[in-house]
Parts: sequence; structure tokens; C-alpha cells
Amino acid sequence: MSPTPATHVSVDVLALRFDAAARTVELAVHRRPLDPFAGELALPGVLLLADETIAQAGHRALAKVDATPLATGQLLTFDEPNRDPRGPTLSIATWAVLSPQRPDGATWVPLDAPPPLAFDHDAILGTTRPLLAGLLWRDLPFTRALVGETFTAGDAVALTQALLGRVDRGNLNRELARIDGLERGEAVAAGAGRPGRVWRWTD
Amino acid sequence: MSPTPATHVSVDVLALRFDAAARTVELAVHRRPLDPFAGELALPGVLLLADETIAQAGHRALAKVDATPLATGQLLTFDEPNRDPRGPTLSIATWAVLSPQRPDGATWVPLDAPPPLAFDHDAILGTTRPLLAGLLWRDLPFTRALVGETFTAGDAVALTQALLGRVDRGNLNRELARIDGLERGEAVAAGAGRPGRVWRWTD
DNA sequence: ACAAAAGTGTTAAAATTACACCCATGG
DNA sequence: CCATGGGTGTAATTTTAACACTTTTGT
Repeated sequence: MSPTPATHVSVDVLALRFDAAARTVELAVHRRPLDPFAGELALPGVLLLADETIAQAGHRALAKVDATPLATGQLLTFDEPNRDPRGPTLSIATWAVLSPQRPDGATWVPLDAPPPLAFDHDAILGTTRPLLAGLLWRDLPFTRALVGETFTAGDAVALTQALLGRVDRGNLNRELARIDGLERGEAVAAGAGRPGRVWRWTD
Repeated sequence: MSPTPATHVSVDVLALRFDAAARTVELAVHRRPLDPFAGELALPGVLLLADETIAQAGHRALAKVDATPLATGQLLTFDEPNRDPRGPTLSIATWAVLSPQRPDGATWVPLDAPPPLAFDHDAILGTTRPLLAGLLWRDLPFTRALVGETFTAGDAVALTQALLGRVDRGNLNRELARIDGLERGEAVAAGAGRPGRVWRWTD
């Protein structure tokens, strides 16, 4: 009852972190130790093993850069036939958010100015980039992991700027107020200018 | 360089057709000739073979019901570990639209009142059902295949009613006028009531 | 004439976008 | 006082939704 085995399936992770100080969102890549594409940069990815869920494989991929995700989710499945020189391989693209505090072994590159990547990872990043932007403030686990348990109005502006490109401080402030599970805290000074209120997740 | 092979990957197709006369959208299922779930109804699906794209596998799945799709697309990938009694199997859910004219070997069931299905196909249908609704009038290849090359205002109302549940004839008419690639034709009588204009795809 | 279906008009409500202006703090 | 960032106010625009009313056909 078991015909010709299927193609291999890889789970490739677009792992992000938000550097509030630098006001940038970064992408985790790593230099491949083995062929194919040995020595080149690539998204962390692994071949899906038998009896493994997509999330478990994603965790294994992130272990390659000594990291554990704060939150994860699925994006798209790619099947470009020649994407892997070893032969036909499916790629399930997923997202993950890593902590900017916890040290890890990843090479962090700007999400919007990445170096050339191995396999078809440039294309994967290209088509999933807008999907990642669409998650902000809509997918709450994604947003919460990215921005942290508490954050200032300035952080929110910086993150939105980095991921969406455009922001209006005032409108963003009102949008935050409409989000269920977010509550306004006290104002806290943070350098120059008027101190911003702290936002806190309630759930 | 080839570690433990991955899980199997199945491509399962949510194949739809629009019966304009009955004003319903139907889903293609078929009675499984072989184990597992021999004799039960299921979505057409096949195991992905080496060197095969998702679209090709989808075509093979539809060949099981002697059908060829007018249009296809990807939905989501499911990885419920126990979804297949043979062992871990990934399922890539895709959509397809079949012609209501061309005869095929499928069993057609109402999209919103399907019988119990094998595997976790009930759950797959449940979570992809809203995604299918979201494609109408937005994904043009999907919509065009479903509604046909030319269609009347009544068809548009019936299809929207079937897929979205609610419709306002007037608003829908204006929405159609805003779609690039659709042009209004002549009015054509079709039974009782005022004849509706025919809509035609231009591209 | 009447019922059925198509199409237009109109308005309300909500979401998106833009931008002017005032507030609070550090230097 | 001034620069810097935070926050509110206000209005234009667009989208979504709801519904009344007129038009055109078959019976």
C-alpha cells in the first residue's frame, strides 16, 4: 500500500526579531556547514522526518542556530521543482519570532536588505515578505512575541515603520487602543521628548 | 546526504462546481476503492510522487474522478499527526474548479451539507471553507472558472448566495462593474422577471 | 394587472488616511 | 526657550452595508 515515496519536504523558517534600539527588524540566517550550498547563507531549514509535525521540524531548524522561538506559524508551501539540487523537495515556509535578548547562533541580517541566499530562499523571502507585514497587529501571537510583553508607543511606531514602511503616530495609537488584549499603562520617559505610555498585553 | 525519508505527502483537492440552475455549489468526493477507509467517501487525493509538482498531483487526484480542472490553487498544509492510519502524512489542501457541463466520475455533494468524510477531511473542509468563500470575486481565475465565460446577473447572485451566504443584488452589481476584466453585455431573458445583462470576461 | 427579477438611488456606518495642533519632557 | 517625540482633534476619502424605489419582463 506504499507506492513510490514522495519528494522530500523541508521546513524553512523565516525567523525574525525586533531590535527596538536600532528600530529594525532582522532575519536569522546561517552559513551552511554542509553541501549543498556549503558556506553560503540560507534560511534555517531541515528535512521533515517521519512522525514529525511542521512545528517540531521548525524547532529543529532553529536549533541549528541555537534558538528557541517565542511564537511560530505557517506561511506557504513552495514546490519549485528545481529548488534543491539534490532533487525534488517541497518547502513549507513558516515564520518564527526570536527573543532579541536571548543570545543565539544566528547571523542576523536586515529583513529588507538581506544578502543573497542559497536554494530559492531569495524567492521565498520575496513572496512571504508581504505576508509577514500583514501579520503585524492582526496576528496577536506574532505581534506579541515581536514587540515584547510591554512596549512603548515609540517601539510600536518603530516596529510598524520597519515592517509596514509607513506609519502615522496618531492613527497607530488609536489602532492599539482598539486591540483586545492590550491595555495602556503609565507614561515612562525614554530619552528625549514626551514620555510615551507603556502598552501591556492582558491575556 | 539523504537522511531518514520524510513523511508522506498527500495532495487533497477541494473540487467545486457551480450548478447555476440549482443555484448551488457542489463539492466533488469519491468512494474510496482501497484501504484505508475503503468504501467511504473522501476528497480526491493522491500521495505526492518524486519529481512532481503540487499542481501535477492535484491533476492526478482529479483523474481518479475522471475530471480535469479549469483552474487550481493552493490553500493550506495540514499536519495533524494521526490523520492517516498508515502513518504520518502531510496534507496539502488545494482548490480546483470543474466544469458543470463536462461529465465526470465524481460524487457531487452540497458544499455546505457534505456527508461524513474519511481521514480528517471533515476538518480540512471546515477550516478551508471560509478561505474558499474569500476567493469569490477576488481571485479572478477561481471566480471565472466557477461562474463561466459569460454569466447573467442572476447567476452572480446565485453563486454569491451559495458561497458567501448573503447578497445584495444592487451592491453586487456595482461590485461587478468595478472588476477589471469584466464587461457588461446585452440583456438576455431567462424566464420570469426582467432580463439581466450578461457579463463577459475580457482578458 | 401582477409577480418576479434587475437595476438605480440614496443614505448610514465604518474603516482608512492625512494632517494640524497641543502636550510633556530633556537640554 | 527650543528641539524632540507623544497624543488628541478633525476632516476627507473610501469601503461596506442596508434598503427603498423604479424598470422590464413573463403570465
